[in-house]
Amino acid sequence: MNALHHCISQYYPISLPAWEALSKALTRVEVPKSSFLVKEGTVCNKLYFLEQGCLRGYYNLDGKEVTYWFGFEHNFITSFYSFISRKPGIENIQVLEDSTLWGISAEVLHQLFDQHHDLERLVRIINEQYYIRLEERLMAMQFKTARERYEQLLESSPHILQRIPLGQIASYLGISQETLSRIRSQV
Amino acid sequence: MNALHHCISQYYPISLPAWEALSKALTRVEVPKSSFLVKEGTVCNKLYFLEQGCLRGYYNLDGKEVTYWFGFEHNFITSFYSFISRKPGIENIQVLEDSTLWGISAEVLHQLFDQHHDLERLVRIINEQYYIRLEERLMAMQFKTARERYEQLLESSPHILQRIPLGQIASYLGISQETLSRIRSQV
DNA sequence: GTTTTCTTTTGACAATTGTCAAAAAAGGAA
DNA sequence: TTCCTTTTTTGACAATTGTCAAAAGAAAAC
Repeated sequence: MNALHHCISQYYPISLPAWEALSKALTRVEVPKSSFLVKEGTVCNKLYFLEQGCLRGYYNLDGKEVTYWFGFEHNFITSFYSFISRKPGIENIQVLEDSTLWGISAEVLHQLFDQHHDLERLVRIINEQYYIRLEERLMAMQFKTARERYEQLLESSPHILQRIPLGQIASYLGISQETLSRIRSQV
Repeated sequence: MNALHHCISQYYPISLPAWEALSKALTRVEVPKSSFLVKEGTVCNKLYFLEQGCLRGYYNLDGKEVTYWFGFEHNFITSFYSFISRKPGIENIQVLEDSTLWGISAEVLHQLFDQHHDLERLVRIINEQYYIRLEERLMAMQFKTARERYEQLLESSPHILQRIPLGQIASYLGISQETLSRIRSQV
């Protein structure tokens, strides 16, 4: 739980009462490798903080698994579309390494928002930071070659390459596994 | 201003005092075609609501203008990275048609957040909706062909094609103008 | 240690998309 | 209208990336 508190304070330092209310509302979740935190076609009702481990979000398109994010230690995790819209999503969240998370339901979170303005501010700020990251990823996808995207990933997240199979990384970069393999051998 | 109120209420109905405070804080901005609302290298200090007109966000990469969003009536407009981080951005916001906007500075908005919790909630919710849109766009960019992205754009925003030069649309879709021209001639 | 399974690499070829250059078309200004 | 500028289309060719199939390598199970 300390990791969460530390992570939060880097975004926005909430008041003690807000932190106490939040920490009471959190549930510890442990999930084994290869299991699923969220399955497509269901409503994802929870927001998670990943304390330890590694996950990925993917969906099925034309019979292929399409990975569009990875989550590592100290990331916030949810099936965003589903969590926000309260509708079933197409996303699967799969556990890539045995993981420990802290979860809170949408209902409880919204109750806390009513009681603690600063908690809602925190979430607003976190959302904004995640938006900026997404924006950067979109730009890379829109205007950089496969090789450039790979090199950018190497720089920003070298740890991904040690922990994730190549096929999933290729999918995340929007290229085929074969192309990524060839790019790697030419660097 | 009515358009803004109506737009807001579709996201989250704020209280009357919050609306009054917000509407007092807004400045009307009129900008002529071809002018710039934001220039790269500067801090974008304002969040805008576009009442009438049309804008685009782009940046320069290797001597080329790279368009990554268009704004139309009833969209919220800002150079997001710069507005959030308070740092100079690389983005230019250019006016494509004579436009009318309502603007508010980051400072004033944050003051209003302190005074009106529901205003901050509104912005949180709007951010979340814009996040979802961005997510959809990233997915399209990552896993669809140029033709599919074009057809998707045709469906979701046919008005873009009437109002925006082809070269800018091609850039937005992440393809060359020649390719888009060829795709169009084959549909 | 051996087998089985999963992951990565390689080859051959096809499809997609980009680049450069020029022509055609459309839109505005005088 | 006529001229000028901007936008769009077309052609030829090159570069990038994808697909399919098979081989090689690594990891996990027995």
